[in-house]
Amino acid sequence: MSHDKRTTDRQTPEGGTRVRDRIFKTARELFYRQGIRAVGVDDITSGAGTNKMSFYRSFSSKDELVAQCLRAQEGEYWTWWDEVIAPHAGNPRAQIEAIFDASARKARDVERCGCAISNAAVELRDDAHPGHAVIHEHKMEKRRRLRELAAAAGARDADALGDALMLLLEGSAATRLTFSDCETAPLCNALAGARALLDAQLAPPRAARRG
Amino acid sequence: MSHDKRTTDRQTPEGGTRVRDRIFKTARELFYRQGIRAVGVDDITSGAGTNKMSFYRSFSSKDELVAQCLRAQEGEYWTWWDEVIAPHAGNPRAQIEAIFDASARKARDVERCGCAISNAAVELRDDAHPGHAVIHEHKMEKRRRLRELAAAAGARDADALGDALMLLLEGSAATRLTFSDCETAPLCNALAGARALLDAQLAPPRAARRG
DNA sequence: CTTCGTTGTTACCGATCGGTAACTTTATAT
DNA sequence: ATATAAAGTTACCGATCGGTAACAACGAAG
Repeated sequence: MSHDKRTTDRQTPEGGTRVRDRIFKTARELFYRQGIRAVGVDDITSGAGTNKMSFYRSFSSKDELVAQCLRAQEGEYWTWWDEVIAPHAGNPRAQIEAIFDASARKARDVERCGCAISNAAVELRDDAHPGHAVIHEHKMEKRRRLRELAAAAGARDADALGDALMLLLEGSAATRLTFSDCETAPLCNALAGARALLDAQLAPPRAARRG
Repeated sequence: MSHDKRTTDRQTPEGGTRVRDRIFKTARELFYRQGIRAVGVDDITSGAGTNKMSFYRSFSSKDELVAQCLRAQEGEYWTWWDEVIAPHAGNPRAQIEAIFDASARKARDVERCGCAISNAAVELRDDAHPGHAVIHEHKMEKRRRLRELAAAAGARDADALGDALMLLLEGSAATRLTFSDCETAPLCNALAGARALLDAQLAPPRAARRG
């Protein structure tokens, strides 16, 4: 029995020279830089050096491509997350600070456009969109992880701390679109804010540690 | 010159139940709920109970309407802001907390979709869009006001505190789209986070005064 | 060579998009 | 009554959208 053409478990001898992968990579780039609704399939295929028919041989619809892009984004994000916190295993506070530090460093890249998934949440308001579930699940997981780290760090109110940290991170991504000069952007103070929140929740109640 | 005119309907060139105002109001609602790019001028005009021609008699283009909606949104936002902080004049810390409190209360409304201007920043990536300047100016002003309040409150690092507060607020708006149940959303902990940040920056370095 | 799967090419579809022309209707002001 | 301005109506434009049909060219594997 033959396998489904659309799901390409087929292996190419030398990585991503396949049309599908070129389309996928181009789509993720264009969606991220210009927005999902601003990019048509013709833009994607011409950007990938192919044509529309080859697009629909690999993807059943644009919406499905968008959903797959979001899934890929989520996977890469958690990979990045795990790599960032790995060096500080056993030290939850250091892990949290590492996330903020790496996040700020990542935002330093030119033409950074915030969080692809948060941006998608703005553009894809219809619950029926196949990407909607990915967005929801990703943000829930991000919240869960931050609360978990806050608890592991010994926060007095782990849920509140985790949520506040999440707001700082999400706010950093959201403001990145408007404050293009990341050297002076508000997100430069996200790490300091996170440290202050950590201090407040981890220090003994009557002494304030500053750092 | 003035006869008995039935009090209202159509007289003032500015304001009233004119078609232009109905279109404007409908457009702001639809843009906010469904997104700017997701709403066409036909959706707006039919929602306003009129037709496309009347639209283009009042607005030169959809982009221009969008820009005017954003300008109106900005104006109303600062009006709201000033009203919220007015009762706490002379107490910058209370003013900041009032902003967070009122913001969370506002987000409690059903079908709230975050910040219209932040959402527009995601959808309108082209710098040439007439709404782009409004977005940029609004976020700059928001940052300036928060830093100003932080300074007035006596923060050790007013810019850092103002920025961190801004990230909390922007994060609250951004996450509002995904966490639809606002009773358990992360933004419920924004005020607590803001208070912790205020404590850290306003309290004497060796004592903690808030719980 | 002959399959067979992959890709390129061209042309096309219906729907929707933002935007306009021309005319009719309606209400008001004088 | 009549002039005038606002608004409704219908039809249309070119462009673009997501998506499809049919066929030709290509490369690898049997």
